[in-house]
Amino acid sequence: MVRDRVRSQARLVAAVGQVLTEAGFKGLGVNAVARRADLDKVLIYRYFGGFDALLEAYARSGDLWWSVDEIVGEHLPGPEQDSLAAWCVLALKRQVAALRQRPVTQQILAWELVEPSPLSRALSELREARTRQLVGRLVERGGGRAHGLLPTLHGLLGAASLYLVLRAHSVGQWHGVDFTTEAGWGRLDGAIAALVHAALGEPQATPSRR
Amino acid sequence: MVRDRVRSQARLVAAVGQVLTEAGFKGLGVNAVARRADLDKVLIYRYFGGFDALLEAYARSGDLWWSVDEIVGEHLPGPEQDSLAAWCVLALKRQVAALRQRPVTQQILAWELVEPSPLSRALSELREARTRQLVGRLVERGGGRAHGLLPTLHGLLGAASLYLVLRAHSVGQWHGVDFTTEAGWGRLDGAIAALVHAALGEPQATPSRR
DNA sequence: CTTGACATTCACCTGTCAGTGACATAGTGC
DNA sequence: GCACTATGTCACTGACAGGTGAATGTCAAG
Repeated sequence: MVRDRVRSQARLVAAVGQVLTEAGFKGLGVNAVARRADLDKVLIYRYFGGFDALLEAYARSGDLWWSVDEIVGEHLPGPEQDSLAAWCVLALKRQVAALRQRPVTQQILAWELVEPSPLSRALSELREARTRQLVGRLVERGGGRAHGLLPTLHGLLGAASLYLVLRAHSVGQWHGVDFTTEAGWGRLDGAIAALVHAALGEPQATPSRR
Repeated sequence: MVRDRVRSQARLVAAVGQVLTEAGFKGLGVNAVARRADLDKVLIYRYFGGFDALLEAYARSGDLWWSVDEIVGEHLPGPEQDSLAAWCVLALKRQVAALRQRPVTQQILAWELVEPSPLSRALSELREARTRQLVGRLVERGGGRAHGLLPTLHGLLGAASLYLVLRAHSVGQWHGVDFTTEAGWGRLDGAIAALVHAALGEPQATPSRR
C-alpha cells in the first residue's frame, strides 16, 4: 500500500477522464471512477468533499476546450492572407478538428443536453469567453474589415458542425451524408467553405460545392 | 379492477410519452412507465415482450416527426411566392417551431447522442425520408429552379437550429444569445433569413441582420 | 520503541433497477 | 354451479448505485 495523498488525488482526477472516454457520461459515477483508479471511493469524499467537486477538479485540470491560437494561430499560406472568408473557413474547419480529437469534450457536450453537470458549466464558461476572443481575432486577421454576417455565420455554422461531430458516434447519418467516413467530413468542409464564401460575397478560390 | 387488455396496452404506450416529457430519457425505465400507467410492470413483458418492444410501439404510435405539409404546406403570401430563398427560410423557421412543440422528440434527439435506442432508430428513419421529400418540395415551390447550395444550406442550418433547440432547455446560451427568451428565437430567425438570402444570392425583402 | 496522525480499506446501509415465479381475481363457455 | 383462460397483483431475487462509520495499515516524530 503506497501512502501518497497527492498521487491518489491525481489518480482519481485522471480516472474521471478515463471513465468518460471508455464508458461515457452514462457510466460515470463514484464507483466506476474509484474502480478505475484502483482506490476506494471513500477517498473521493475525503479528498474532494464529494463527486461534484471531483468533477470540478477534473474540469480545471483538463484540456477541455481549445485556445484561440489553436484555431487561428498561424498565418494562412498563399494570396488569401487577408480574406475574411478564408479565415472564417479555416477557423470553422479547425474547430471541427479540435473537437473531434477531444472525446471527453464531446461526451460532456452531449450529456449537457440531457442534464447539466458541474463539468458542463465549467465548459460553458470557457467556450463563451474563447468564442468572443475568436470572433474578434477573425476580424483582425481578415484585414480589420468587419462584416455584419460574420458572427451569425460563425455562430450558426459552428453550432451545425458541433452537432454533426456529436452525432457521428451514435447515428452518423445526416441528410444522406455519412459522417463515419473521412469522405463525409470532407463534404462538411466543402459545404462550410461554399456557404461562407457565398454569404460573405467573396468568390471562392477553389470552388467545392457539395 | 378493470380487465381490458387493449386499454392497458394503450395506457402503457401513453405512459412512455408522459415519462419522457416529465422526467426525460434519464428517468425512462420499466418501473417508471408502469408506475405512471398505474399498472404492474409485468404487463410490459407479457403484452410487449420487453421494454424495447414497448418503445417501438410508442414510436409507431406517436407524432414524433412532422410531415412535409406541416413545413411547406400552405402558399406563401405576397410577391415572394416563387422565391427559393423565401421558401427555404420559411421551411427552416417552421422546422424550428415544429421541433420546439415536440418535447418528446427533443428528448429522444438529445439522448441519441449519448446512447442510441429503438426510439432514436425509428426517428432517424422518419427524419431521413421526410428530409428528402422536403428538399424536393422546396425546389418545386421555388419555381423549379434548383440551386447547388440548397441542400447544403438546408442541411447545415437545419443542424444548427436543431442543436440550438436541444440546448435551450439545459444551457440556453450560445454565442451571447439567450435562447430561453422569445427574443433569442427571433434573432435565430433573423440570422437564418440573412444567411439564406446572402448565400442564395437573392436580396432580402425585409433585411434583418442580427 | 511508542505514539499518534493520516492514508487506505472493509463492511454495511438504503434505495432503485430489470426481470421472474406464484398467486388472486374477473369474465366466459359449458 | 363449474372449470378454464386471461388479466392483473404481489413478493421476491440479484445487481448496482451513492453514501457512511469503523477498522486496518503505514509512516514519522518524539
